Amino acid sequence: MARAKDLQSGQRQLAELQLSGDFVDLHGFTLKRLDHDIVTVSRCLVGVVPHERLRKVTELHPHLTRLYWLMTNIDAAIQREWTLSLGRRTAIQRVAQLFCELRRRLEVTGDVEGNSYDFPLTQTELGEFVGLTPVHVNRTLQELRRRGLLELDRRRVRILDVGALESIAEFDPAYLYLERQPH
Amino acid sequence: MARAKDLQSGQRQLAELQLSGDFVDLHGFTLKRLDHDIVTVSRCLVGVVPHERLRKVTELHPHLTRLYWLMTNIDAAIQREWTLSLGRRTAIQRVAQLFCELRRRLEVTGDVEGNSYDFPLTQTELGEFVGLTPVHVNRTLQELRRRGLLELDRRRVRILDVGALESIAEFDPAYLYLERQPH
DNA sequence: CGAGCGGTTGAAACACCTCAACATTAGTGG
DNA sequence: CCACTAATGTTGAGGTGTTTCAACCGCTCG
Repeated sequence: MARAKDLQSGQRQLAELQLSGDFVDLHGFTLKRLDHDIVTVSRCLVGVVPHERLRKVTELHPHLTRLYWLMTNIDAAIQREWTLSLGRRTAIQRVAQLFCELRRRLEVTGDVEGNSYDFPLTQTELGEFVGLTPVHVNRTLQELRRRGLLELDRRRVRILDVGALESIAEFDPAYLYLERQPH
Repeated sequence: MARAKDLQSGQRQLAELQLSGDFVDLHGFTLKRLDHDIVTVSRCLVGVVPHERLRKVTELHPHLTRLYWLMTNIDAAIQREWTLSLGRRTAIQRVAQLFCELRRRLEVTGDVEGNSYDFPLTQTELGEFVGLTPVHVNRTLQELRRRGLLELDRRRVRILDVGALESIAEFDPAYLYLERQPH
């Protein structure tokens, strides 16, 4: 799933892909009303937690509360890295960054097999994420293929050269806080 | 103050200006280590709260904990709006958006006088924020002046036509959650 | 009074966009 | 299983917004 915001002009920006296992709408608990949409970009199975139960958690389990709070703050950190990407990285760096990030995050749940994982977005959706037109996404992917860095076909990516890909993205996984993920 | 992230290539992206009264580093409490820098862009007076005291708050005051949690989530919402800006808005829309946002946020603390407020950033810093070069920031500001929308001189802005400025930015203050700010 | 920083300007380059056509794949009904 | 259709991916040519580089101006501060 992904967070989405629209401009009146019809343009859409996707932000922060949510992977299986993620607690998607913890934000809504404190905010009550959401400032953005949550959209699916693949088939999803969703669990629902009533806010009342979360409120009880905050009353009874301070430690768990801090953990949930941490999770929303990690979400914010991921979002912040995307601010950097959109503000400063070139097209090819942004796409590279995305695939590097996903590899690390999917690894945690065992959804990566030999640097290959499912990637259900169309090129148009990928463009809405990295702030590019579908046409330019297409050309950027071709360039990554041409350089022998990755393959993307039938909704599945394979990263052929992780080191090189992370290098062109200037990828630094610190912002993912994987070392303190509840695992 | 502002949050800042660097690329190895030396490029810097500023994210989310922090105004007087904001609790700047609530993120650090749960994250322990920060993924970004906090920089000053004006003279600042900073209060320090030991994490241990915050931990006690979470043990003893669930309501206050939820309020602090809410504050970090509003930070995240503001950040998300900037993701939209950087991904989809043009140069002139981004700059307009920033000045509209600041007007609303500064209003809360009474720091706006007749649509005029202090704006301590240089054009270069403004560029690091909106993802533009100093040169283009300069030209964009000239365009806003030419259209009679705002004046910016000696570290002070005056918005001459709030409606028009909000309109070109496609500004929607919903993401600021002003109606539930602790005030 | 000089030095340095911030702001301004012009010209040329470049990354990405737009538009429009075509190719390929996936999905649907007969 | 095939035929048809719609969605997705690919390509080319030309346009545009923003960047780059380099120069110059005007404050402010020491």
